Amino acid sequence: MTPALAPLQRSFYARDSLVVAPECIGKLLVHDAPEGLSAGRIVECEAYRGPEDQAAHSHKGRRTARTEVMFGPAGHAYMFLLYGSSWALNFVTAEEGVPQVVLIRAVEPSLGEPIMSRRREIPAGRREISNGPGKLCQALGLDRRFYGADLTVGPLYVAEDPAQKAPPIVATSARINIPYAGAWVEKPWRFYERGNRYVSVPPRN
DNA sequence: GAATAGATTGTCT
DNA sequence: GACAATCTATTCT
Repeated sequence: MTPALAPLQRSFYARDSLVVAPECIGKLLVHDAPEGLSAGRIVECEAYRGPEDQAAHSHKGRRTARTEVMFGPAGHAYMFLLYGSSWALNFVTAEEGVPQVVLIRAVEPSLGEPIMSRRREIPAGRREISNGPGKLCQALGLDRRFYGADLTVGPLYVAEDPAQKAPPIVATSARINIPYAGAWVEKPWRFYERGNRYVSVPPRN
């Protein structure tokens, strides 16, 4: 049976990324693709805060063809290519003109796991299916075609998880793989669900 | 499980 | 021409 899934509205995204990011944990990231519907619970994400944040592509208000969508209204997808072969998904947040985003780093397969397994070409049930920014994009079939996609109308969107019983336990840590970001490296702007095995880099306690 | 190295391509200088 | 918000295979323990 397919639960009712409704895209979150733009008001969810149109706030500071430090507010939006922790609230993303436990939500469903849904892709209603031609080959079938697939969705994952968001278990890890990071906030990037525009001009002041040296780790952000929009640092110092940098505005190019690639970063352009970050300057637009919230609730759109910012896709970018990493290291030649991996795509990463971000949600544009904050008000128009403020280039903030939330990077989705990991999801836990929820619906359509067989479809994800096929796209990744690895067996279902393994954490490698979606425990990283590039991996989850491949699992959900996301690439540059979704650059600038409107998350409030689909086919790519975020929804409340109808199966969720209790709020997830959200923990924070420093962000991953941004050694060039100076003082911003230490900011506890990564958010993840404590204990979830799909979190990409489990911190030691 | 942890550490290491090599791959690979769009974007910007 | 250099770099990058990573992934994968390989080689240890």
